[in-house]
Amino acid sequence: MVKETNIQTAFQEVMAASGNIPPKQKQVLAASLSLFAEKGFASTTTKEIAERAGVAEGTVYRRYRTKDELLAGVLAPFMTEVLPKLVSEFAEKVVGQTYSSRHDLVATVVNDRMQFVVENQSVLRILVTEILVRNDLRDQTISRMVPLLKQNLYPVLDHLKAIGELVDWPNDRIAQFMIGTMLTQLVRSTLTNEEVTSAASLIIKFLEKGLAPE
Amino acid sequence: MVKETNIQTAFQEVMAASGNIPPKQKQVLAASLSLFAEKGFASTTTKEIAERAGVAEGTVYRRYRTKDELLAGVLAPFMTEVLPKLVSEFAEKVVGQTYSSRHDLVATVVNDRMQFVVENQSVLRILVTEILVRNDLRDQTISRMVPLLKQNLYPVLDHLKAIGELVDWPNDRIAQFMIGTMLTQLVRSTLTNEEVTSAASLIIKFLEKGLAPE
DNA sequence: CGTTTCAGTGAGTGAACACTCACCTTTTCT
DNA sequence: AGAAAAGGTGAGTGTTCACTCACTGAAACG
Repeated sequence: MVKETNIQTAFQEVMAASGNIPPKQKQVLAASLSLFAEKGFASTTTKEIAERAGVAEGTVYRRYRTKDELLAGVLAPFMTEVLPKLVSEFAEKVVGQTYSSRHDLVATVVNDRMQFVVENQSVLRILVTEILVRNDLRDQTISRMVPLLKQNLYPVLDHLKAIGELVDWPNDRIAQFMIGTMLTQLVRSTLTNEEVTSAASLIIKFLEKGLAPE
Repeated sequence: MVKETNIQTAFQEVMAASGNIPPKQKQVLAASLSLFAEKGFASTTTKEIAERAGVAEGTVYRRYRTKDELLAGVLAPFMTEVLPKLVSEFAEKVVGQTYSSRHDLVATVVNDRMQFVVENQSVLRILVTEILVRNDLRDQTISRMVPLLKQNLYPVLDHLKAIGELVDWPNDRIAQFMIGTMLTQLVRSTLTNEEVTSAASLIIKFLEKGLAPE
């Protein structure tokens, strides 16, 4: 199994990059992350965050001066570190291979990136929930994601199309079907507490058939 | 185009069934619906609801005694009227036909039920957002949906499997792929303001290929 | 017409919230 | 060691929130 870029390691990297972050501040970020994921941003109080982090309420406000900044602080490492690596690591992995068949593409995406989805469930849940409700966050996420996909995923898709391994649909649709099918599994396992990985093989088959040339 | 069961007509039916509901109460429900969809339940205030409905704040509390009851009042017609009809109408439509090919199944589901998704976007958005955050609503929705699917959709799937028109996977997976692919389109059009219907034909092709027998 | 019933009103209320600040403790620097 | 800086504290503050209630106006009934 490959070393994965997840939110925990990303937090540490970001923390290291921006000087030493004291342990209580990390506890605040971790507590915010878990509470936002459980109850949503709006219905989490700063008092609850302080309690779960085991600090005083004033400590919550030392680094981030508002609750909104705290949300940004929770999402920032994910947006700046995790998301770009998510896409670029994948591209390297697929492009670097000598093969390049549709099956390899799909299997790599599903096995590898679903692992990522599982490891980052909490942040993804916050992101999805807040995107539905906050226009600024929605636009910001889109403007980060789209170029990443265009640079990293689309060339791979074009290559596979050229050698007749992939159906000739617009790249954004193909990406939509792949991402959507995986996110569906995230939603399902959130609802039913099912193991995500148990569904991987069927998801691979489904995508492989659905994206075969006509 | 078939007569669709959407949230507006459902509201009216529910209102008619439970006696005459005064116009200002309808305005309160409508204002709540739109505000919850826009900003989420937790960050909508009762003052805002009153303003958009053009009533005094006290009026908001005449029929529903708490804000939570108001949310339930908004979702109830959808859960009790719209959702059951969504599934059963579809089953009648497919089962009632003489054909029964995979293409007909998929085309019917996508064209017909996506129309439903579009018409009920607001409620669906509230439902999705709140399900991620409220365990009670999540369990309630699941316990309503699962039997509906089992009774209406699964027999159709079994039939198609028997005549070799559908891949032999568990019914819940097939349902997951169908529903998931359509909801993905809802999410996408929410993010990009794209017309939902413009994607229908590709979605049909994708599902038809992905769900073909191996 | 008097009485009852009900929808609607909006100023008011206690609780809970995000946020502050004067003070204390620990670490860092010389 | 002493001073300065930074981290941490929790009672306190002003505001906003969900919710209430005494009241008004209008319709329904005999």
